[in-house]
Formats: sequence, structure tokens, C-alpha cells
Amino acid sequence: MPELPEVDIIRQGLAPFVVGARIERVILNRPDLRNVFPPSFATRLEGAEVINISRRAKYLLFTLSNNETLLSHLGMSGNFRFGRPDRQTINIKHGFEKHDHVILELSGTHSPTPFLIYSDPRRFGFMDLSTDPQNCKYLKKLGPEPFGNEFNAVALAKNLAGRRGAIKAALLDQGVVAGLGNIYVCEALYRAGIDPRVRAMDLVTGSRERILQLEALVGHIKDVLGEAIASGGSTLKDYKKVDGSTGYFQHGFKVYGREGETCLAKGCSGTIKRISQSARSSFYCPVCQS
DNA sequence: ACTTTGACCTGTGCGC
DNA sequence: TGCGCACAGGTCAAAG
Repeated sequence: MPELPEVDIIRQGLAPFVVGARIERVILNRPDLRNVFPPSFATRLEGAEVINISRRAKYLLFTLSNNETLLSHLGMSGNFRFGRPDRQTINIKHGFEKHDHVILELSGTHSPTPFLIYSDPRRFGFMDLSTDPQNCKYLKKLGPEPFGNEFNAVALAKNLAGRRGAIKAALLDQGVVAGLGNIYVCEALYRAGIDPRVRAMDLVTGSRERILQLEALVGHIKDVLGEAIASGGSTLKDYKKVDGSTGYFQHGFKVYGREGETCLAKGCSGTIKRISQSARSSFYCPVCQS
């Protein structure tokens, strides 16, 4: 489900309710998501206060008062919401749904209910704890944040140099730039006029035109992500904000999901194509993108 | 070292 | 109505 904009909207939605709150109790309705929960997962959370919530790439980081950080990745279908159980007994028969796997019972919060529920039908998401999150195995290998100063044409060129694979696949690699997923890669490449099949290294050592495309791409990545955040993210299927409302950037897609439709660029009568790359769909305009 | 493929899961929508 | 198949916002291990 969520790429950088969606994860950030969820962070924004959670922050007012979880920062300053205490985790009283943790309920796990199963022993694992994508990974088995770490040893003593619930115990290490219980009693801790949430000091801050931040985002790195597509990870949410809950900084806790006990020197632990809770890392949460939403995979394809993960989501947080505040639930409304009407019984003291906590189990999925009372107020929870089939895929509510983790429940954090909070105190000291103005949230709609004390129960912060993590739901994830496909279970591609995961949670883990770390006392040194910046150096943990998940975050250590990530590339620059798109909105950080470290993300610029020089840095992107360095990360693309020598890569013979398609630019589409390279941008999905979280070590090249952090936080992009299938939707926003398609949209950024469209805006930059780059065919998704172009070899990544050609944008570094290719023609003058290619190098200009690389420089433009940096700006378009920032722009499309920024616009998506301003629109509350993109809701295709099950992505919802913490308050249950949907994003609306999906109405701003120029190519994603528009196979067979006419290109929206002024004066262009091209037809949006869909191809498969790295087992993912790529959408592009064969006229605008070369 | 790099690149591609398959696996991990469930749900939904489509054609027959 | 049911069945089989393709496909879906991500990541990782394994194979090439």
C-alpha cells in the first residue's frame, strides 16, 4: 500500500495521539507478521512513553522513553487506526476485525479510543525493536531521503553510475533513493520525460539530453512526493489515514493505472502503455517519454 | 557485484 | 454461483 507520502500522512495522523502517551498493554493476535515478533516484544513496549514519531523511507519510528525504538513497516496492506472495542475482554470477537494483528493500549492520550490497532491483511508489514535504529539492519542500507539536502543530482548520479538495469528498477531500490514505490516512480519518470526502460547508467554518462533528464528527475521526484503529501496520499484500495478518511492524490495520477487512456500532456495524443518490469507494472507515455 | 525471479500472504475483479 | 487466473501500494533471499 504505502509509499513515502502515505507513510508520512499516517505519521502525521498518529503524532498528536501517540506522542506523550504511555503504552499500557500490547496484545498480539498472532506470533508473526512478515517476521516473527522479536523476543519479549510486548514486555519491552509496556510501560514506555512515546517520545516522538518519525519516518525514514517507508518506516515509522516510535521513539520510546526506555531507550527502545519501535520500527514499523506497513508492507502492502498495513494500516493504523483507533478502534472501538466495547468490552473489557480484548479479542477479535469484540470490536476488532479479522486482520487486526497488533493492539497497543494507550493511556494519557486524547485519541478517540485507547486502542491503537495495526491491521494488515497480507502481513507483508513487520514490527521490530532497536536501541540503535539509525544503525539497525533496516535503516543502515537506505539511500537519501528525497526531501533532504543529501538528495541532489550529484548524489543520484553516484547511486546510478554503473547500473545496467532499467531506471525504473533502480528507483525502486531503496538504497538509491528512499521512499519511492511503484506509483511515484512511474509518475516521476513521466514528469521527467524518461522512458522507464532507459538504462540507469545512461542518465549519468549518456548524452547531454540524458544528463539534463537526470537533473530534472530530482526535482520531479521531490515535486510529486510533495504534492501527494499535500493531497493526503493516494488511496487505491485499502489505504486510509488514521482518522479513516482517504487520500485523493490518485486523482492526480498522469500515468499510473491509465493504460489505454490518452496522455494528459497538452497537445499529446499518445496512449498510455503498461509494461512489466521486475515483475511490476510500469505505466508510461511512449510519446512523452524517451 | 549486479540483476532478475520467485516467494511471502490475502483480497478482489474478471472471464468462462 | 463457482472456479481459476491475474493482479495489487513492498521487500528479501536465492538463483542467474
